[in-house]
Amino acid sequence: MPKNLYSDIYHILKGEIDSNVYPPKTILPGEEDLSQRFSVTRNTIRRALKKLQSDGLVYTVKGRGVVVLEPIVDNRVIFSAANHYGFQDLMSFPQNKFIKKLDTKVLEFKTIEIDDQLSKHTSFSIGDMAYYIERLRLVNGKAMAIDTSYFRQENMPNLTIENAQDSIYQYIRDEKLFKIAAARSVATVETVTQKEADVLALKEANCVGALKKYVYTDLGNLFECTETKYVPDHFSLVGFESY
Amino acid sequence: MPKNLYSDIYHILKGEIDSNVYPPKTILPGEEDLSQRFSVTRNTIRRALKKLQSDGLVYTVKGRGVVVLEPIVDNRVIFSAANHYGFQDLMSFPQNKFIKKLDTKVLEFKTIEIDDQLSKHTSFSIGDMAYYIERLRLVNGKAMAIDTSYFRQENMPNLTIENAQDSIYQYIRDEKLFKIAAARSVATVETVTQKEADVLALKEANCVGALKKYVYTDLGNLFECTETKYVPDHFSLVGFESY
DNA sequence: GAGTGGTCTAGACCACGGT
DNA sequence: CCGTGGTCTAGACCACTCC
Repeated sequence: MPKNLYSDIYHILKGEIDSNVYPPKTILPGEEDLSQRFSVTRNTIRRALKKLQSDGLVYTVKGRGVVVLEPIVDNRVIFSAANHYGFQDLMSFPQNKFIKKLDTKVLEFKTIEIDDQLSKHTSFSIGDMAYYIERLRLVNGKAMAIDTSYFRQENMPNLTIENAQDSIYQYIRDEKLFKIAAARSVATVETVTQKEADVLALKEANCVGALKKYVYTDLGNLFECTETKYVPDHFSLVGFESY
Repeated sequence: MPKNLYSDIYHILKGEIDSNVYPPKTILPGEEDLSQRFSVTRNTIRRALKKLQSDGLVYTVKGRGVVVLEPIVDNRVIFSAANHYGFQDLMSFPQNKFIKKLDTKVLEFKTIEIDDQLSKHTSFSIGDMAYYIERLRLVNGKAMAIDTSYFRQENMPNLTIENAQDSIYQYIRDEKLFKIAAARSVATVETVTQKEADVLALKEANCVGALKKYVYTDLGNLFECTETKYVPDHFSLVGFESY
């Protein structure tokens, strides 16, 4: 499905880096050269390079060129701050091939009214009606995370427990309710409650990784606030920054 | 220090969003309008908007416009995956105003040779010589993190314990050894060793947030591998993604 | 159909690194 | 000095949303 020049070029260059046409520490051909090779403007080449850079595959040094980085290896479940629509989508990451089975167990499903305290937690407005959903996430049959979610009811009036059991994001897409436009997240390490320790079968460990995610519709409405608590030692969150 | 048109415009628009000229959920003026207002091309406006978007202040919906997002509040020490040169720079974040004092205590400082096992951990080559440094980080007088670092000796032949005590990044800048070009990081939650629990005075908690950071020079060399372990409940890592 | 952002071209000048 | 990437302009066409 080639559609954009710059993303085609991005994929070609990425393939060439992966297959060692341009090994780590070498410098890519200059932007002018690449322009000629692909018969596009320097601007289009620059967009492709920008994308490679935001992937953490290369970075540029003014006056010298674009340098290829050595790859990093990590053997845990990879997720990044906000780049998946839902838990189900973890499996689609190529690094996460070892995930064979993802299950969800709905622990709680009810509608509630947002009060003062919940408003602080969720950033919803006081008086809003919301679904409150607790879900246990199982990877290859083992409890790996608990989600505590609030979904604003206004945006999805007829959500059922069956939808929560399957995939809420799938439901939103199927029903064409709205589009998801952006997500913000805050990751922390927190000490756990007894209930969480029991459900996640933590044994000695008494902390979890907490990822609080705020998701926005394409109208600028916050419609979801979910806090996911992950068991220790099995998840990693990757990042890249160039200066 | 206005230098780039697009970043000037970025700062102006950011200020206007902060001061509620454009409140949350409203739509910014179109790119064409902004072009005229600032007397620049649409391209330049687009770069400024892109920067606002990567800050998580705003996101765009094709065919509709640029939507202003509601702000998120969080009351912990904020750091983001790789966007600070060193621990010392945490203080310069506006959100971290409550940090009054940052201290470093060097626990260990020696040179070692990278063997097979260390090569796996650091991604350095076997046989490389490296500095091994352990540092305890104190925020407002309280132990908050331990750094375990490896620096490739080749890149900085004359590092002293005094440099480690102050700021290694400052030393690199002062001596003009090389430029730092990029960093990659992996964040996880890990169970701690007894030693770590003692040094960080963890009390009941037995886990930490671990951030493993790989830093590259402008020649494409990996020169630093640092693993920082943070005490629970006091740090948060923020992210933003738009779809 | 009018207006929005998304992509792309063909030029230009500048700041920086290496020679 | 020359070559690199960084910024910017002035135009063009397309896909999408909204009315």
